[in-house]
Amino acid sequence: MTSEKQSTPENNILNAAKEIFQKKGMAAARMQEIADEAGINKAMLHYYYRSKELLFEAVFKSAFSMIAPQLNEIMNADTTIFEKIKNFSSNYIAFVIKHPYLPNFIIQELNRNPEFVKNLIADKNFPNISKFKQQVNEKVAEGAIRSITAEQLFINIMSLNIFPFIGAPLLKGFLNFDDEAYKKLLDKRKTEVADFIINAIKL
Amino acid sequence: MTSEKQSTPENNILNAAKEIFQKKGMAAARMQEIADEAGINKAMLHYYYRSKELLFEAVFKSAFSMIAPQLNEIMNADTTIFEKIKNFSSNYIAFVIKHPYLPNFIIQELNRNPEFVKNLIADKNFPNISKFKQQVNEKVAEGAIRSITAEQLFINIMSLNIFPFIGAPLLKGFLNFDDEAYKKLLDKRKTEVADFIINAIKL
DNA sequence: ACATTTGTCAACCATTTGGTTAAACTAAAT
DNA sequence: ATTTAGTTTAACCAAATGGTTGACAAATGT
Repeated sequence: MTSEKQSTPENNILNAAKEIFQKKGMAAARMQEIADEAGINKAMLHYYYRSKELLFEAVFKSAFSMIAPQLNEIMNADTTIFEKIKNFSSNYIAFVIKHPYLPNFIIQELNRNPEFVKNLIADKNFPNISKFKQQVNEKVAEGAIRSITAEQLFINIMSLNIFPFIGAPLLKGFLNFDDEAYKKLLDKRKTEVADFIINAIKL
Repeated sequence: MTSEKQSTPENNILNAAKEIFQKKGMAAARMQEIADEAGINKAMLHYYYRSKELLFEAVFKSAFSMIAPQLNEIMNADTTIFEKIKNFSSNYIAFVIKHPYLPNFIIQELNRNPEFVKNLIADKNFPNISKFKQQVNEKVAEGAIRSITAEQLFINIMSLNIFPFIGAPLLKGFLNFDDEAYKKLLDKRKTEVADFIINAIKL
């Protein structure tokens, strides 16, 4: 309710810019297109955000800040590894179904400019997986789960959750699925991914 | 030996274009930069490949044809599911370590233009996973592996193998790994990924 | 009421970019 | 030696693009 984003010009522009940048990427996005989307003059963009580069940075940081805290919260919660895997998978997939361009946008632009990640790490909310790492190491030492490094497990969790969205066009082609069928398949993954991972490490 | 690519002007241009397009993407790539990379005049690009669009298509198809047959061959081989998973994981990871920009390039451009995948499907060598599907369904029916649809398993295999490359900048950041450490981790995945998947479905 | 700041716009500008052209060079064929 | 076909280049062009300007309106403060 009160947490609704206000409709200031800055916000209006930012939302329009998100739309265009996330759909097309930095290089292919046009300032005129963003202005049209926002329903304002092109000069306004420069009035509020000096340059395309700065507008892009604002969009990128805003996008990243939508994902990072979620990851952080779940990974540092006071829950078991299995619960973390379940929570992350269902939350993340539900979230991305609503924001389908987000993961590809972030991955794509980080590949374009890998040093940009340093910029993000400085941020307070940058995800920290030390608690998760510690938990995994403990459970492995106890013999409660199969031997695996926390890093490999973490990569597996991220891969299984994120790639089906980023690789959607390719996977749809391979599987010969239309949009509708693929969407159903993704929805099932909210629980299937966690089951798969847990089966892989459970003894 | 005799299979070495000839050094025709077309080939020279194509290699230069691959380099630039794969690093920067269609929109950010500049014809002048490709010409410089190829050590020729910009007009030559248009002489041999009429337009940027056509040059890009040539690069894309060439890139895709480097990956597709591999997938096809392994998935339709006369081997067990477990062997297919092992072969694909080790082969694919070894291959992509040598061509790090390839998967991201393909994924990115297919997201930019999803209809393009139809173009690829028409090709004879487009991957066909029907044999793999049939094998999985049989094994599940026999009770030899855990219940899972072939499609979900296929997506899991692809995700675990491809995403660590595409998401490298992000994952390096999350894990706080430098290039060297991350490379070692990827190398270990040549076997670890298959083990993980097999553990997940084995009964 | 007046002045000052802030917001908005159409027109404009400099540069970049994909693409073209016409002339020059090369090497084999006649 | 001359023709012919293919190859290469510098110079050029029109369109697109990020960004600026100066005039004007709408708030805002005094």
